[in-house]
Amino acid sequence: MTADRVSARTDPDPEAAREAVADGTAREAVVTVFGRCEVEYDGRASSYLGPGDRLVVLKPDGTLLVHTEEQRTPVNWQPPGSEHEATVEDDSLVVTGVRESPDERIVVRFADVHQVSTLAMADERDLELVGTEADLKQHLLDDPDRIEEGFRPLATERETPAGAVDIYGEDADGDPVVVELKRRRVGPDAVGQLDRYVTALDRDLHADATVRGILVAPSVTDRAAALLDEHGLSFVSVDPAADLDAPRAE
Amino acid sequence: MTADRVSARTDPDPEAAREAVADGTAREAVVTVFGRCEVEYDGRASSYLGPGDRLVVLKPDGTLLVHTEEQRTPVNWQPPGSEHEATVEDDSLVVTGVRESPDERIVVRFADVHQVSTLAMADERDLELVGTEADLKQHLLDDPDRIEEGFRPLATERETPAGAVDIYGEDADGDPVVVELKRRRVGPDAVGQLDRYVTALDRDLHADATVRGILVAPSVTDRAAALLDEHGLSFVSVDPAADLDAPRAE
DNA sequence: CGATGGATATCGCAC
DNA sequence: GTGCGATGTCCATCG
Repeated sequence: MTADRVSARTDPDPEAAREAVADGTAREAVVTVFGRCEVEYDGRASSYLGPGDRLVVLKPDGTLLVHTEEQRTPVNWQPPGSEHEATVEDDSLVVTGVRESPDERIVVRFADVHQVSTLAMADERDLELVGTEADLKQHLLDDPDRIEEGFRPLATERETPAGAVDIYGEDADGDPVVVELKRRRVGPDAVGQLDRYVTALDRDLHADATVRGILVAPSVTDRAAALLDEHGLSFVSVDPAADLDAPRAE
Repeated sequence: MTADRVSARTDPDPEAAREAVADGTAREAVVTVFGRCEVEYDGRASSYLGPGDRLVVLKPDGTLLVHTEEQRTPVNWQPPGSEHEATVEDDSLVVTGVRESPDERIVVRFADVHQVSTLAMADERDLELVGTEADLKQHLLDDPDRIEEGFRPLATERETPAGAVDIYGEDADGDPVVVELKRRRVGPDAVGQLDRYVTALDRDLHADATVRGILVAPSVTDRAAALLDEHGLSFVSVDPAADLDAPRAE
């Protein structure tokens, strides 16, 4: 039934492994190679990984992953857009991934191939993700009083010389307000971001009014709180989990 | 020879698949499951991924990856430290990954399992990576004139109320200098970082001398350059590739 | 193509 | 455990 979708070979000799990889690649399948290998990488940085057992995944979009038995992040990789090639050198399977811009190359040399599989995938479903900063923004626009009593949003992604502001609006007194949103606890970087926007907008609007800055996030670190104070910026706490559990705005 | 290291089953029924996954997990092997599945995730955010073919990887450290035929980043995942479980519900294989702190859960429900493999890995080799910011720092400490004629480094990771400074030293006039390093082209964020250090150190040393700030990187964006100017900070260009190609300092 | 900033970022280190 | 910053970050969006 699914035999044409999957092919698996255990302990292939190098030439058989090369053929399986080349076949799978040509058929736009995902190819996995499990075996003992060394990995060399050269590009934005350079690396060498000595011999060990790893799982190598080749995707038809040019992605190449080298996974060890630990970590979420691959120990070596090539991003989408690379060209894969499988050859036999010195009686060893060698898988190469090359891309340009930036110029990068990864070479995986197998001392032993324990398994090669080719997996023909059909997948057109997109991920539906909830709880991002964009979702938080929408909830706050639906109920601006959560930011501040009387706050009126006027624009999102408003452009300033320092970049785009998450939410731009006016407070109860009609003074301009810049709101920077974060979906999780923030450190000094977010304060710097907000301060850049406030400073830029202050200059843009010149002396019409003083621009206020509000950082909206679940919480802030001590250092961030000190920086907020130093720059005369405000902080408003929001619980993003509340929006996750109760997406309806009453 | 390596038959005990690899086990592969094609088109297993749900119970056989569950057993294979449970077996591999118990033996601390890496387990791959290829099949048509739905994925639900709930934790820091929430997501739903409709039916499609994906490659699921379970690592003995608790990592769980769900890969589609595209992208370097898994469409869904669980970081190391999760607990894996395989069950059969409604005649379907269900793989669950749960972790605490943060409280997160991923559920992969298979409509069809095309292949299950268990891969016993032996890997004690660490990655040797060259071309990081730490490498760049070492090269600059070996030849401080690359930063500025007469610059003398006094400390690395010097602590300030705003965080640790990459390189702290004195210029030819004996005035204090803060150096912030980046291994690639930088934007406004790095300028903010440098400015926080300079401001904090200026305050710390009070009126003894004016602290200078130097951003050392391959290049800067226009916005970053404007910010540097605005804050009276300097920029020095370095080519990290030069260090990569010629690690010997002349 | 570069610039900018988000991410379920992950990861390592210092406290 | 939290805080902080680097990452071969990756990635989408927008100009």
